[in-house]
Amino acid sequence: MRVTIRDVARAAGVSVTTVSRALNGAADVGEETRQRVIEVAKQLNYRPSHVARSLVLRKSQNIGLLVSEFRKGSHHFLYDVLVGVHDTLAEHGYDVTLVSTDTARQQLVSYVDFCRARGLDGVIVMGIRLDDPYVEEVVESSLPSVVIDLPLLSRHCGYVMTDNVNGARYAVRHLVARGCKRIGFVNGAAHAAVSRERLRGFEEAMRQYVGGYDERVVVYADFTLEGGQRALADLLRRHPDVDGVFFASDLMAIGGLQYCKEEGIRVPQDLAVVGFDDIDLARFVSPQLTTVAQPRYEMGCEAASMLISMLQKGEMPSGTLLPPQLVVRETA
Amino acid sequence: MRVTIRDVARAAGVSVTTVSRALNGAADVGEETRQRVIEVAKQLNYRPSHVARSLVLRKSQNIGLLVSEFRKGSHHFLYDVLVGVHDTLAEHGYDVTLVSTDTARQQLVSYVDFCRARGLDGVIVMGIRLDDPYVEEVVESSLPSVVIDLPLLSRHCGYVMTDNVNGARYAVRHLVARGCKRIGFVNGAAHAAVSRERLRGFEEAMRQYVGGYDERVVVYADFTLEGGQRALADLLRRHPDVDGVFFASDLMAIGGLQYCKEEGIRVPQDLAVVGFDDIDLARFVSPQLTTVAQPRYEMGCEAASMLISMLQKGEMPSGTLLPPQLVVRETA
DNA sequence: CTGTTAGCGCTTTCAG
DNA sequence: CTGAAAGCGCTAACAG
Repeated sequence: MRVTIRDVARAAGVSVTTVSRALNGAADVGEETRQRVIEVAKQLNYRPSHVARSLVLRKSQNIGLLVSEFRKGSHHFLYDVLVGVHDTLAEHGYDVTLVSTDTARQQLVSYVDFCRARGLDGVIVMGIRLDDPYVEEVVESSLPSVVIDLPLLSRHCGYVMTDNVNGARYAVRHLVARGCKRIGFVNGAAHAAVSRERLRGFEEAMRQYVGGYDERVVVYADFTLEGGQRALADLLRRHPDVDGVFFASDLMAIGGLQYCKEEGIRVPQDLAVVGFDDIDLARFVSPQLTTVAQPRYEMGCEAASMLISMLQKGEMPSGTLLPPQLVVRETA
Repeated sequence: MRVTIRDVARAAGVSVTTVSRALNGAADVGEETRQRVIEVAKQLNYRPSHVARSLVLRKSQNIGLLVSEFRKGSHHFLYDVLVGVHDTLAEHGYDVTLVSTDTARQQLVSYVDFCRARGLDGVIVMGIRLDDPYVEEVVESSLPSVVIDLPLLSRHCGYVMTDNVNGARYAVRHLVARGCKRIGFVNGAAHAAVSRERLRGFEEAMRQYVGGYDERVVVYADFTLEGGQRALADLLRRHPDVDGVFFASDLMAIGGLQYCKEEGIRVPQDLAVVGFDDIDLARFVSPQLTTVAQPRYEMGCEAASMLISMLQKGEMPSGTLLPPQLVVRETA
């Protein structure tokens, strides 16, 4: 920071207070003075120091983006959300600082302390699991936060998720409409909140559209391709009559597709497949994957908007569900 | 920030100066005093304010990650780099602030001013183009910076790239070894620095391995799938004898593959295809794409390391080339 | 309408 | 070895 507010004050022949007021649009400044100050500031290419301002105002206009599982190759879901968060926050004059839970953990500090030390005004949390010790902290802390994909609601903590229940319903309904008689479900990790909701949607839809829910056709995997592959093998071994499967993630569904290819199972003729997420890959695998799309970018935007409302208007946090959308391609 | 250095000082019965020294490992503090201070600080759960420290030290331990083209769906290259940058920086105690060129542009401020206002210690730039007006600023500014995928070198600006020349050479050599007689090249956007280098590699390799370079088999597209599709159609129309094609990006190569499928061209029998990047998709398209892999994560790490060396040891910036690697799959 | 005065929380001379 | 004092750049009472 070369040129400071004092330089401007000196050059304009006024006090620093006046410069501050003029530049920040305070009402009590003479119009001619204001113009002069603005002119001089521009001339000098003056940029107020965010750091100094943060110190005195006690807010930094800086939001933390806390990511667990922030690692190579995990972009399928994270990236678009991140862009949405960034875009919305930037639009409102906030900066975004990347924070990974690993970093905080390594330094053995609580995530709240970590954010407080940096003077972050709020946090958006993504990729965190139900059983993560940070969950409790996030909920109880008074640091304004919005969580993505985990229904945590408290005085200072809101959340944004896809409507997973309905997403799962759409999948089942579509499978039924296609004529599937016996529908299986490959769910994701049990400790993920989204898995519970997708299971609920699956169960409800089965009761409604098929007239009954049989938990034996539900099997669990870990959201990965290999997991999906194994899970499907397992499911079909135990229930060879299954003619339609709903996977709780596209990656798992693609794993399932690979299994089908190896085993000579024709998709969708022998087995109809529906995924969840609509990642890029979905359009490129063959046959193309029918799936339930999540509005990833919009989730990021929504999370950011909510946090901004909390920060600026003191609004209460809330739980927001965004609508998923069935994208019909070739596998079902 | 609730508890400040004064609280610690008071509780420990010493001055703030002493607390500061004790906590920062200064030599001239009595050992017992230091222990007491540390103990009290822990008791009070004291966290020094980064903001206050930044103000007085005139450095923020915060690095900007300047991204142009920071938008939905552009993750194929960016994400892993970003993770690499974050990991390395975090490891060395730096925070990462996301900055998109759009944001700066909207506010009509130069990128340097933008970073200075935020007190950023340095910047890592990615996704910027040769003809971007910011390029000049980056090179001339005294703000330490490292650019990814653009060879900009100056007193305060270094760069990290894949060795694109050799990457292209590997592709051509492989195509030749497979028996291709007439090799075409679908290059990326001309304003991208990487395109120039890949072209050079292509040219050199053709002269070396084939004994001649014919610029008529070089066609340009824009790195996108659709672009690659059109470019290949164009290339084959004009040169039906082409039996091997090197694409400057996987996305374009995949577009080319789609064109082949539509036209009934068998890959690799009728036409061998090699891409560049090794994005996730490469393994999933059918036939699987043979490609030149870029070490994306490592590029991010390397860029971060270079910046840290500049910042901490005052080292001169440099140009670093990272080795690409040919990944042979099914298309060539 | 404008300037003076006090800090925000921290580090750092400079004296003891 | 320790503390008092000054100040990083900015804003906000409080007086004029």
